[in-house]
Amino acid sequence: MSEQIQDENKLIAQRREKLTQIRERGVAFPNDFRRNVVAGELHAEYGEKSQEELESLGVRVRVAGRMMSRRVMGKASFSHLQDMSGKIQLFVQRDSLPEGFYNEIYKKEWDVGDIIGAEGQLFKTKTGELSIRCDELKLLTKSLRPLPEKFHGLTDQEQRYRQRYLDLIMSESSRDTFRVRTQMIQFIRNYLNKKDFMEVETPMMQAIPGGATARPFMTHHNALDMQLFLRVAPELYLKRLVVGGFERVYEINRNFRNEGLSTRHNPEFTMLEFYQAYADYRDLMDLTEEMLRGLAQEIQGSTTINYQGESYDFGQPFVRMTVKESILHFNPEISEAQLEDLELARALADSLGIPLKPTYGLGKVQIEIFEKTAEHRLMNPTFITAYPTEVSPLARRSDEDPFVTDRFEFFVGGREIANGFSELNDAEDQAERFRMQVEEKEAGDDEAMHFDADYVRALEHGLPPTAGEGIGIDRLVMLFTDSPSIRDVLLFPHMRAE
RNA sequence: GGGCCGUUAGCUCAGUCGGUAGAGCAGUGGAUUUUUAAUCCAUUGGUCGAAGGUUCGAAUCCUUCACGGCCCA
Repeated sequence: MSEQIQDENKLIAQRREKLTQIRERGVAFPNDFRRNVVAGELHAEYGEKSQEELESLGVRVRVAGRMMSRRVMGKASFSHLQDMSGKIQLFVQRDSLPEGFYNEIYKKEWDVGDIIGAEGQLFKTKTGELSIRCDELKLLTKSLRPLPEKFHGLTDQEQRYRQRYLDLIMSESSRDTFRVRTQMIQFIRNYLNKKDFMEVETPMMQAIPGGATARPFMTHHNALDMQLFLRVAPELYLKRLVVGGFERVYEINRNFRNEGLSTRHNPEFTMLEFYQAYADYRDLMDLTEEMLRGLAQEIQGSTTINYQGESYDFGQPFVRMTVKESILHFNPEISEAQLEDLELARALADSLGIPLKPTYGLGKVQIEIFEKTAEHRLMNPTFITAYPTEVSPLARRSDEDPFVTDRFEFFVGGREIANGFSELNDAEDQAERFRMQVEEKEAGDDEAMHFDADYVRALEHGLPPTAGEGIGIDRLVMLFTDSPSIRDVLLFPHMRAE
């Protein structure tokens, strides 16, 4: 990439001049300072100690981090140093430092935002704040750009997303969001590992994009001169592994869908998919319920999740009802008969203002009605089951009613969080459903699936009875961090070019 | 894709009816040895998102565009 003409201003020019002076005196970017403790450990270990206790202990510490503030009181100053664990106050006195250092270096050459190392003795100020009385200070990295205003921080959403590093420097709550994200994923990994699931990695570049109905990103492999797609789901590969005998597998990784952006959609997003042989969709509902309840307890210390002014109870047994039941439940004016006849259902959809394509069968029309009239009302954790076969090309048909599949989706706060089902392991049925998808693709539905002959061949070797599920990690993190936009839980959300 | 809102100093924001561009923080100079949004005095800093238009005169009114936010599809 060519060097961009950066925005320069007087503040940056001043700092560059300071850096020039620092360079002239020696190593400007030293990497020989080693801290022996971080701020959070100091507060944990000494935060409750009195000044007298600290004085008698005589604790010397070495810390390093970013100087977030500086209050010069004359011959003494206070600074806050921020590291990965928190902040610690530095008490900087002219007479505790080498001749000239305080006036010429600390006050003149250093700026808020610089990365520094500090050594000194722990004490408490008269207001009771744990601090370090510094007798050694070292500039480790000169910062050339000023930080946002200290009180309001960075509030401009665009800048927070585009320059996440600034957001992270300035916002404890943003740092927390991403720490929680990591903890959640950690919890999920531990949970699945304990149940003998094996974490695997399957291709992100696929010759045939499968496992979901979504528009893929396309790319090209030069050496092989072949078209490749970024995966929209890992599903078909994970089930190949179950055929191979890895009877419990999972993957937490990125999927890519070439669709619009919104507060709930980013072109790349993180999905947990897991597959368990000799289990059905009911087992996975039980597992999901247990896992999410445990996750809430672990992350929030409570099974109640507060999200955007609403609260959702993960402690009670999750509601379970079928697609049809949920439509009827939320819409007393709709009769069951209207949902069971294609013409009546179409008329109902029309009256609801739902645009329908002529190719839609009854199942697809039902789902459109469900999405319009019921989905957004599913506030507390709810499993919706019995999805029509027409919209579930990879799911096993119900033994009682082949019109629907042994499938569920999971909703909280009116949003879909997870999708799971007993897997279709009848190779001939799968081949037939792929053929249907291909017909839809040829009829113009560019989200319809391709025919994956190798996947059918794998099924012909025998996929044990299996259930599988996908959980949208980003949406789950939004819920647990009270974040209104998916961009708030992605470190680097997709943005248009500046 | 549609609707609404936003874009002014490094950051957070004012800017009245169209009449010379403002504050706080940060910066710079000074005072200050326990402050914590430190305080006090002085002071630098602007292509008002971009381009066009209306007007004697545009940050302000109009048009188009860019980027962002929210809502809808």
